[in-house]
Amino acid sequence: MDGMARDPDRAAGNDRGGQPYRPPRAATIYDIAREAGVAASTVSRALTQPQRVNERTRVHIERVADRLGYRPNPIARALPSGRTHTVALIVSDITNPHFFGVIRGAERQASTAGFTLILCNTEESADAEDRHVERLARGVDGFVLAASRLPDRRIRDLAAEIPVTLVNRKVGGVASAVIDQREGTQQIVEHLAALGHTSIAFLAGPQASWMASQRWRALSAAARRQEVSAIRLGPFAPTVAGGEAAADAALDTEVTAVVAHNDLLAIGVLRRFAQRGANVPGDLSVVGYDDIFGADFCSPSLTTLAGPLDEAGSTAMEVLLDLITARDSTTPRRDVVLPAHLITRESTGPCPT
Amino acid sequence: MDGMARDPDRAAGNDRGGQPYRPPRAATIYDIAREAGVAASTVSRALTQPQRVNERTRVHIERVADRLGYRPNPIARALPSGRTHTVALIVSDITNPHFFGVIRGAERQASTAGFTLILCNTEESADAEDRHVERLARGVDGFVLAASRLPDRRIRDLAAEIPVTLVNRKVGGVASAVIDQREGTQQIVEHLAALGHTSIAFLAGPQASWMASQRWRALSAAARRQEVSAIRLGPFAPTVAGGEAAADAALDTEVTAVVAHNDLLAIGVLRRFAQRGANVPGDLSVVGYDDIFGADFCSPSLTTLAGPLDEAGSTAMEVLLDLITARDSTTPRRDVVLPAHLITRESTGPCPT
DNA sequence: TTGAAAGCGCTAACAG
DNA sequence: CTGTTAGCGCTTTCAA
Repeated sequence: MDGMARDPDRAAGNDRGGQPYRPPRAATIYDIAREAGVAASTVSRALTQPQRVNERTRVHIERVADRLGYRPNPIARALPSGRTHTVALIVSDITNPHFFGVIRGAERQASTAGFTLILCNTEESADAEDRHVERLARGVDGFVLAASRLPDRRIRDLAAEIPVTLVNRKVGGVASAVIDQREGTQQIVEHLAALGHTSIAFLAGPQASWMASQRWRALSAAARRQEVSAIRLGPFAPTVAGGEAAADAALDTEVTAVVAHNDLLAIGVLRRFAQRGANVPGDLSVVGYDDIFGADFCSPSLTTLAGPLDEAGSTAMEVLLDLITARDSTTPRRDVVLPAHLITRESTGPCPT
Repeated sequence: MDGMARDPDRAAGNDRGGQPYRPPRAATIYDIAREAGVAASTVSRALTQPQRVNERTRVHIERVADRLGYRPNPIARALPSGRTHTVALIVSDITNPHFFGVIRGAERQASTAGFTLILCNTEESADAEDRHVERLARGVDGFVLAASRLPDRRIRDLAAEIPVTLVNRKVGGVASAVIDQREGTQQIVEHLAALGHTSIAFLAGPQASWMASQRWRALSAAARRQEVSAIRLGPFAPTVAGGEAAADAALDTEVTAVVAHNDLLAIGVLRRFAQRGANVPGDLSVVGYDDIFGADFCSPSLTTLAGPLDEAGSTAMEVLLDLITARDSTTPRRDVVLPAHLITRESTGPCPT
């Protein structure tokens, strides 16, 4: 009847070290069983598979559970079943408004399904990402990796042992929800070309960012089609602060329009241009990606490629939960592609003559 | 040798339902023990209290563990110890940039201490908050409640059974990190008074928000001292969208300055004023709270009371971890108050004559 | 429909 | 320094 946890209060984590109020150790199904005069297994059943238990005993047990203030212990529940009802969302930078939509969408979906969300920040470091994944691997039912910086191989290996879905990243064989960049970037270039621009610069994001390379690829392809010249500058930190260097680099060239890796960078560029007396859109046009919070009220307001970030987050989570739930059946892998659309605001205008 | 989990692969959650690659079931300390020719308890010790084991066996065990790709199961680890090394951060609205700093600060602190962070969104609902707390109570080592909407009593009860710290909320007997509103709000009023304003309106936030009432209280007290009149309008939703109603309400009065519950609301007000042709700061001055992302680049840029949100988050987490770690010893409760400071920008100007 | 019993993976007394 | 053993709280066979 004992072993290591001699003091039940201590075991239950109720030690208040001197506090007056000491609640009794949390009730377990055994307490309920004793109190209700049934076996623990019956309590367990009554609480998790009500239909497999006599109506009257069920009611009785529920009443006792209530009276005792019973709360199931998710840890104990997870051990035998191997199911934690917990999923982790890994983002490269919580600070980046880009992820807010993703986080919100994922959180809502998880919460609706009764799953708990663990949020991890990797600060743009593949190493930190790896450590987080490693540490959580056995404590969660699956991962949503948003804009992962992990190498393809690592992601594939991980996906082989635990459900994984990707947001805005594609790796062969792993389910994903990505916002289409090709079509949208094409719209950006067409918009710029229609305004008369013939020479644009892409202000690149982090080297390890899949998105960054997608965007550049799409941009240069579209530029070729539209017969405008496109150069690539960077990489730059995808932050407002990073905009300074990016703007300076752009001003050293002859381009009349810049397309920034994301809105954060674009906003930083806007600010730096203002500082250096470059008029937007008079002298230069600026385009961003994501339509983050603030893109509509910065000055000038930002032309940007808006993607359904919320939906990307919730879709990725939905697919993940499918994977988790229908693990044994052969669920077909799902690759969801969501459309982006250009929002034109004040930061783009006719090419100066 | 069996029971419920007949198929080891299934138990380990490795069932790939038709996928070619089927990794062996995850290694346990028993696998290591067998392989290394020692007892499981020795493996456990070698891995968690290296100094309590012979150097050579330790090395040997580590090598075997490595070879087997062993990863400790945090769930199994948590069950006997009652410690999950997991803490929950509950915020009322993930979408609100106000919390970004808090989230980031808390995340960093937790992560540094080797704790996992669970993030929950309550969508401004005390009910949802209650449910989250209820569900997590036995699965985490403690809670950080940011801008909690829970009634005092509930918070106190919770704190009596599990470590809790509060961000920007104070409840007798519960540790907290709050950003001082009194002194800062005084600065706002002085600033406005110095500009000649004599009649200001406070655009209130949610009824249940402790912050909202603190700010109003501080504001009306400061106004009295400065001999300016202050009225309270609202409550309004603390969002950009909420700014519309707030702005309209303000325009129905004779005030020449408005102080909004937070920057989100202030930005919404700015936008609405622009729509309705009210010039800021020519006709009206606008002040916000928090200095959120965007407050410096909206147009006009926003005068606002900046608080160290990051620090509030990290401090609350730090205190929580102290509470968790030093549970048994009588750690004195800590109430940390952090200073705010006014950042004056373009949205405030002289009172129109 | 219910009870008895085993076991999830790990930790920590306790004895040697 | 190491092995034996019990037990964390719950779920799930299996038998009654």
